[in-house]
Amino acid sequence: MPRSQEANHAIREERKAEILAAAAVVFAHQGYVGTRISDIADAAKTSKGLLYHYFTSKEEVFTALVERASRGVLQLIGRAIDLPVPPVERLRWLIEQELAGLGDDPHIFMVVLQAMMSEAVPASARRAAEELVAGTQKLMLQLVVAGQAEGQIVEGDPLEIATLFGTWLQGLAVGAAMRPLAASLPRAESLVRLFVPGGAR
Amino acid sequence: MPRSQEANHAIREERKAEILAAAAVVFAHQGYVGTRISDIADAAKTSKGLLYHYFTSKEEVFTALVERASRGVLQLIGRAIDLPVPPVERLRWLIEQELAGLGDDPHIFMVVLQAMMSEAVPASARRAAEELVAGTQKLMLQLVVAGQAEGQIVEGDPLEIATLFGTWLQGLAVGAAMRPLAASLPRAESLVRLFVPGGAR
Amino acid sequence: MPRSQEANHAIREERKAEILAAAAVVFAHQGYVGTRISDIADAAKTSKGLLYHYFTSKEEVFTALVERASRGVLQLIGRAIDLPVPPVERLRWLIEQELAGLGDDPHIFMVVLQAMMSEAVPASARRAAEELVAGTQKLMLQLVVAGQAEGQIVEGDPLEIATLFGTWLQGLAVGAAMRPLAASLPRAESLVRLFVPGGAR
Amino acid sequence: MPRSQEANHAIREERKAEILAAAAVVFAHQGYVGTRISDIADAAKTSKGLLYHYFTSKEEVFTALVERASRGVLQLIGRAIDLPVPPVERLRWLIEQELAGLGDDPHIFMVVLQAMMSEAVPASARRAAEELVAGTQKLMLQLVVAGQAEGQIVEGDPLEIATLFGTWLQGLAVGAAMRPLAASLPRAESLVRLFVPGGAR
DNA sequence: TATGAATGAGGATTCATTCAT
DNA sequence: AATGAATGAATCCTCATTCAT
Repeated sequence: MPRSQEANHAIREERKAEILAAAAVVFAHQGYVGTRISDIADAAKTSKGLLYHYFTSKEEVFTALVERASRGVLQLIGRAIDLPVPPVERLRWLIEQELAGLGDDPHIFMVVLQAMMSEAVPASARRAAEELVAGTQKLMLQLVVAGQAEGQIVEGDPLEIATLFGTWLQGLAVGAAMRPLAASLPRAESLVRLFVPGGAR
Repeated sequence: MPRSQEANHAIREERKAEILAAAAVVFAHQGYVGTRISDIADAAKTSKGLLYHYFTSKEEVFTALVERASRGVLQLIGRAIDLPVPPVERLRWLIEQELAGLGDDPHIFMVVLQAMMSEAVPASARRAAEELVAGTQKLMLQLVVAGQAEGQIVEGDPLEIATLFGTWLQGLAVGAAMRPLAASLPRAESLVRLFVPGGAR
Repeated sequence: MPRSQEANHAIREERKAEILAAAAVVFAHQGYVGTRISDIADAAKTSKGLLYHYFTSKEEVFTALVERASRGVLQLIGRAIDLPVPPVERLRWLIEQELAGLGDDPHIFMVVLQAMMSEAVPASARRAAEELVAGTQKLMLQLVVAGQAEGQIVEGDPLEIATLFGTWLQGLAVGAAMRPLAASLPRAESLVRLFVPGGAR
Repeated sequence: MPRSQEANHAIREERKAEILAAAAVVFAHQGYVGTRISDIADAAKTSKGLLYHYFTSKEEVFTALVERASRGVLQLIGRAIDLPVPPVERLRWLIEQELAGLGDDPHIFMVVLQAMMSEAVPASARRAAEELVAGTQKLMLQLVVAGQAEGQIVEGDPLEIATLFGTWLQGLAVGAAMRPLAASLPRAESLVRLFVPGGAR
């Protein structure tokens, strides 16, 4: 008797999730080109064959990770913007969420970073990463402008301030990739201070 | 005949430098694993065969780049420390130099970044990158402690502040990899402000 | 209970026949090596797993097809020889039957052709095909010799004439593979004429 | 000192020809899918790597063979048509040439046959084979019509007669693939007789 | 009987490196 | 010094076959 449809579906989804989780770790450490399919399969405790049962190629695995991350971050920023609290609180919440994400799963950040930085990744992944960058900038800009309007965020070119924030986050991701994580993550407060008037003293 | 020997040696070094410069660009864009020897040879307008007259392997080319960069940065920081000016001025000078370097040749930064971030690079390159990180931290620490002693640098754990600075630089390198550089490089002043008491206002 | 046993057996045979019919089409189009077990399963509207309940391997499926065809053709020629009519009428009947078979199911011919032509098929299938070739030649020879004895078939080396016939049939099978069949099948009469004295005018 | 341009070019062309010749034999015996790149490399006494130095893929090797053969046959028929002799002599010459070609190198015919018959070959090869079929038919038609006009070729639908000829040739190619060749090739005369009025007696 | 998840051996392709010229 | 032909180990991907359900 065959397995039921739902049982199969459940197995599929579970396996795909396992493979993606394992892939994120390996890609983060070894890069897209430097990662062998067998590395992923080993990390996910499956076989190469099964991996290809669920994904059509290494490209697809990588792209799936980047797209997932991209969607997640853009949603997060979207939610921050809609938060019914003062701008600076939205910023604080956003930073807290991002730092938490970085702490929970630093690998996915590294994967996105590669998609942004390297030409040796699937074109589809690059595209997803570019959308993320563009989207982030646009949403962050809104946040900064709103904050400045209420005098809660330092003055200056909003674009520059938004970029500043992005740069910092990228640096953090890199740092996180190199060190035992917990140790190097700053408190959200340290970052917030950089953006509120008179914050650093 | 010694003349010719020297001349030969000079030519040889010049050629190696050309190859390294070309390699930095390609490695920066495609990563260590994603770069073919033939890519480097093409970029340097030589043949694969000739490249192997100058370097024994792809590993050696990559490692040479990282070591050269590492030596350069450590020297720079060393010079900053020895500068006969107040601590904050040393910091400012250092930041200016680093930003200038980033602007002049962003590729070498990218290469170092990879050596720090990826496990899929030659062990010798990783070692060089780790020395750079450790050395930077140590020297920066001296600078911060001296600055704090004179009240010119914000209070707080010196290690944290030094790390903050490193993080920023890494983020900048990443940003530089993604964007036309000029646009995204901040003025040195913006960075300095973050470290001097009451800087951000 | 024997009833059920028989019923089961009948169902089984029916299912096997369905699978073989589907397999013939796919093998004909894509060749032995180029056909996946899953292609056959899809064409037969079953699952790979079930297919393996009926056949132990891809080899077995292919060989079964060739053996079945081989048996069929040899029987056909045998019946032609035993036909109580003049030799040329036996030849005509045989050609009509073969052309009809080619029209009804061109795929099995293609499969046999592959078994004869390619080394990349199971040895058992090659053997069956070779038996078919040898058997056909032997039986055709009898037919030709008998026809010549009665002056109803053109003179000349009987072996050459028998081979001529075989060659033609192979060419037809190839042609059938390439074109909408009906268009390219000649009338039996056209072939017969080639073998009776004064046939082509 | 590097090899001279011409020397390199000569080496290239020679190697390519060797590889193609070897590939024709292997493809003929094992089919496109059934042939491993290493089979070709072994037969050509080179390495897999070198093969990929000259051809980008297995597809390209196969297609090169089919295109070359296609061009050759179409030229041959073209020359037959332009021959300043009576139609039947042109036909005889053509048949002699084709049989000679089949005798000299039967493998290339088999390769073309596969390109025509199988769906499991590169699309580019199929296209070349289709052009060959269409071109042959067109040119043969001219020949037959001219021959009929002078009463030197049997009456009847010219298309049918042209097809008949093609079918025969295909059958011969198949036969040639299966047997020691010399033995099974008919004399040109035997084929010509089939097409001239009163030929078979 | 029926399904499709799971495995791994096999085959196409790439590329660092060597070497004859 | 200079070139690119030549090699083969390493890696992606496919698919026959097995097996739990």
